[in-house]
Amino acid sequence: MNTLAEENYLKSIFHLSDAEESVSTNQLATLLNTKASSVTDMLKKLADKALINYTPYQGVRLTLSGEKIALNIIRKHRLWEYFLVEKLNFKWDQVHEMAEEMEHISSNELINRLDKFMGYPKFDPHGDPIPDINGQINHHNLKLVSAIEVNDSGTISGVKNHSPNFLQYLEKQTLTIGKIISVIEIIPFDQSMILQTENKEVHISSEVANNLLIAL
Amino acid sequence: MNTLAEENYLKSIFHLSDAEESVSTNQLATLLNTKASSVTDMLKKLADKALINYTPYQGVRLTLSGEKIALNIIRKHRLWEYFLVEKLNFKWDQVHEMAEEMEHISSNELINRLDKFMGYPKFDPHGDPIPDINGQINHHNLKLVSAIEVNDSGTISGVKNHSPNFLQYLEKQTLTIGKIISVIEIIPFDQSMILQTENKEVHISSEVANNLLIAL
DNA sequence: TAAAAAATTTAGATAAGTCTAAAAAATATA
DNA sequence: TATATTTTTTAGACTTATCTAAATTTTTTA
Repeated sequence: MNTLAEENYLKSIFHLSDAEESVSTNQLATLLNTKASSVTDMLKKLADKALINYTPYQGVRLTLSGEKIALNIIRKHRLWEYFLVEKLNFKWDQVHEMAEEMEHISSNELINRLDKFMGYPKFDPHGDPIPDINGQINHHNLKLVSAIEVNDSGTISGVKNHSPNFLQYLEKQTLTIGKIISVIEIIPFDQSMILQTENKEVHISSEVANNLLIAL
Repeated sequence: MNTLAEENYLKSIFHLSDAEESVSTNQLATLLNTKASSVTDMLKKLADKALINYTPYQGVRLTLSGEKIALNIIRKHRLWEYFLVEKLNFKWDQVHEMAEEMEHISSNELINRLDKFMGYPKFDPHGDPIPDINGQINHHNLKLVSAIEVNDSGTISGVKNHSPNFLQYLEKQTLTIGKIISVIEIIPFDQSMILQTENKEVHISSEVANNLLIAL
């Protein structure tokens, strides 16, 4: 088994990974709130365990087994978030920190039974897909609200920013997962947008539009 | 907040404490599967934090604040065990190790909501009382089966030994929590007992009788 | 393309929690 | 009650994960 610190590094590398680029030491240091030198130390350790491919000065990528572990941690995180919101009635802005602890509970049998208990949910309370028991992720095709046009409409299906502040703001504007919105007007000056949602109009800044995901 | 190691020491001190005697270094070392010297180090640390009263060579007792923390950890442990058995359908011999991890999830709001979600259970799957939000424990008055007489009867309400082996044995003999039994015969030679349970007779050794608790 | 800036790694240190071996204190025993 | 035994503590070391400061490599820029 891996230590808590190792698990957190693997998860962070996964989140920072994209198709082309490898993940840099500094990116990890920033995300993990630690120093670059600490990251270097841990990268050597993870490379020794064959969980990452690491070339000094060239950044890292997860190996297949590293990715499998990362996906399992993310699966646990998102299932626990779903549990906290759907069963214990927490709000979507309250669950992240708790799930950060719960994702490290080791038993897979436990998480699979929890999954079954909740009816195999596909998305967590923020709209993020929950990897299944094999690490498969149900990617749905979402667009940033900032990238759609006047008169387009769709269903709010995710957020890019997970900060409690942002989530609380969305809640107040009733811009929550599942709500149907359409774009009434885009203000050219600042790219802010006026949206129709339920029976009212909401005016959102371009920063908000840039962090809100919609399914057309 | 306290570290995981500190929490485990507090919990162990609580479990080893009784009214008169203070808890010795060696008792703790045995229970925690560690060395006496490690225990001494930790006792100094806990004493510095005013969680225990510690006099070198004289053993330890929990202070009020140490006891409060220990009771909260035990509350979490037993509520999670209840959850695992009642909601996720684990058997009573499977849940201890998982709960050992889950008891360290820090949020009290979480555990209080879990308590409510499950309807404020009073006892865990092994019959142990669950401390309430204020650390109050509902002690019920149980007797060891080894301490009762022929023709006495009562309800199985707890176990002194929590090992999976013992729990699985009890399960196989249908000697589980809530079952009504009565003593048919006590064999003088080895103090083994013949019990009536449901519609069959079960012959148990004195070791078993010594670890099974009954409410008369 | 050489110098400057930025990113990364190395070296050496620290804190938490553990260990072994030796010393000291408490308890048991003859 | 002196000695042997057991228990506990102390001293010094190790591991994990972190840090600061210095050195090295890569990237940018003039």
